[in-house]
Amino acid sequence: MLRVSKFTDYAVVVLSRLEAEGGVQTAPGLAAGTGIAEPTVAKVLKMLSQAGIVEGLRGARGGYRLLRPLSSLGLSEVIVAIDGPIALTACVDGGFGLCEAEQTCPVRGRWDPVNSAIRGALSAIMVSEIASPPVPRRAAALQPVLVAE
Amino acid sequence: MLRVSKFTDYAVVVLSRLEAEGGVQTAPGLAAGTGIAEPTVAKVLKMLSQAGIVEGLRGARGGYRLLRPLSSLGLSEVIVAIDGPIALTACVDGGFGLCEAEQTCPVRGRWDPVNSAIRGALSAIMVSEIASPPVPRRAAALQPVLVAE
DNA sequence: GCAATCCGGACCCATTGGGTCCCCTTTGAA
DNA sequence: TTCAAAGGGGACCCAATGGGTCCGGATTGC
Repeated sequence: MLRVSKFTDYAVVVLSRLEAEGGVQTAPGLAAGTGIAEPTVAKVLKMLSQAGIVEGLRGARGGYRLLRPLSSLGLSEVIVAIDGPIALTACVDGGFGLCEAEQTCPVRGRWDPVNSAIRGALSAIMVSEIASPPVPRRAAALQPVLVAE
Repeated sequence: MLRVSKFTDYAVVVLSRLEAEGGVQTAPGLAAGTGIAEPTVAKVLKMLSQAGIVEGLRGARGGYRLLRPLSSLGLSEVIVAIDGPIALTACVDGGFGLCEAEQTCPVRGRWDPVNSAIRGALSAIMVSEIASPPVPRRAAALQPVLVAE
């Protein structure tokens, strides 16, 4: 279905909120502000901090802080941070030995141009283009995620 | 993970085989030729025929026939035929009432540019660019499917 | 009339995404 | 010095659904 995990969507919502509020925000605070369950928000923030998109500040008065403005943050970076590498097929970028039918598989490695195309399309889109506009409101649970035509 | 279902991959393999052989091919024949389980091949062909990509001929001496050369068949058509509409998020293209938090969801409908971008990228790629090159060999079972960076 | 073949649906199972909970570590403030 | 607030990391469970199989019915050439 060419779907993106809900977490990616959550990440955009959380990042949007983070930028709208500015400064350091706590996970519970962001959860309350977005309507997303707190443990889920914490999970998303953890992944984003590991990817270097936000910074986690520990201890009392801690929280999370944006490291880059959303206008310079490519959507593909968020997707990679949350969902892992963008790869439409398993046999991608030299995945030798993974396909048990290497010899006979006629499409082996041929999805690369597709992956490149999608990568390019996603890299060109900044998170700020998707995140909530000037008027930051409260967010809530979202549904699944796909790419449709 | 931004993955595409295995069926889409199978479809490309089957279509490739169909064009390589030319004329009318039976589902069992294509299954044998590709190494994919016969019921699975039948399922894929059924979906492709519903989408108008191939034509099913019933009765004895029946089989499936390509309606268009792969060089003019966009990859997005195959994906739509197999996996359904390309939509990264549930709240897409006016999915009113689906999101229980319409009022408060800050990213509602904002994934549209992303969907458009991906649609465009996929439409520009023809199946013939992915399908096996001049040298058609036997195909076999494939693994999952993703889009990576 | 028989056999080959597509058509359509129902059905089942394994994978995994989505979500929750718990405990440890860190650190500012009283 | 102590305590509480907050992040860090992992284990765990449940449900959705993709992947695959099987069956009976309809159609058509021999």
